[in-house]
Amino acid sequence: MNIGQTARVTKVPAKTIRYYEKIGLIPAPGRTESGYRVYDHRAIAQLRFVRRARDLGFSLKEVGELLGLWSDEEREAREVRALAQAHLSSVERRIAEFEALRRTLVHLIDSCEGDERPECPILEDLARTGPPHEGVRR
Amino acid sequence: MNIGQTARVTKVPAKTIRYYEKIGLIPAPGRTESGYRVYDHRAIAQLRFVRRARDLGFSLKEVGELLGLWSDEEREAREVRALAQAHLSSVERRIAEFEALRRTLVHLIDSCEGDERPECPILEDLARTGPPHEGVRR
DNA sequence: CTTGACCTTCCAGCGACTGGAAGCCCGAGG
DNA sequence: CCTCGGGCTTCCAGTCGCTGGAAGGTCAAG
Repeated sequence: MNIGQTARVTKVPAKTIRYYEKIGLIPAPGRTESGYRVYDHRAIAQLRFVRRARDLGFSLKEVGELLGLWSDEEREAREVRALAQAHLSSVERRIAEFEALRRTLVHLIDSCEGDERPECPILEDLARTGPPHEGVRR
Repeated sequence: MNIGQTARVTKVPAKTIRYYEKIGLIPAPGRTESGYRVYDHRAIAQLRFVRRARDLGFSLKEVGELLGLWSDEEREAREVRALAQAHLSSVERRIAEFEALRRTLVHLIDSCEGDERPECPILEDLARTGPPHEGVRR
């Protein structure tokens, strides 16, 4: 499997595969005479694993940890669960923040109904000096 | 008002204020003899506006557009609302994605109850070759 | 006069890619 | 055999929104 085919089957872009290799997330694969990367079943499974974990929102650092646990003979369910649990908490926090943000936006939009008014409550609200209703801090 | 005081009242870090100036989001302020930046009421109101819009999750590009509308004499409520509406849609899309992700994570964690099992369903699921349940694509 | 907090500039790096340039390689068609 | 298009290689730069740090100038209090 060269990198293009691998990219197709794993749905990880070739550029990204090379990037993962460069940062040491995945091991460097074998090469052909002419220098092409060659991926085996194990490498492909690993890339699929990475792709899926990324889809679930794990950071590359977390993916690295998961990969370690995954390939570790003595892997501990506890550790994996702890990682997933921590991730779930942060996802739930983000959902709550987005919900608050959504409410604020809906409120703003509702208060700006008339199309032709020269003053828009959204801008006025944005310009307020007081504390914001609710928002997302990144 | 020098940059430090301005940072305190607007809650935008001094570093970030300089950055906003550098990328042209806000106009360059006046300077003292010795080169210190000096911010007036208008500049402070603008920074508060930016801060609030950022809190609401608008990108710097969007904030720039909003700032333009805000300072525009002929500002149109319609445009502002359209921007907010577009932003709301993307927020709602993200909420839906996160909800799906949350369900998947909860499911994975639930299926990994026993503490001492050597095989963790989370890792097995991550390694699956089939299509992912649901996920966040960024 | 010294201290220490503040200000200035510039450069570098984060995460997670992504785009592009320059150049080699491979298989198919003429 | 030659050419052509696509795929592969490397490396560098840019994205977004900051943030940290170094090196140095300024200001007000003690």
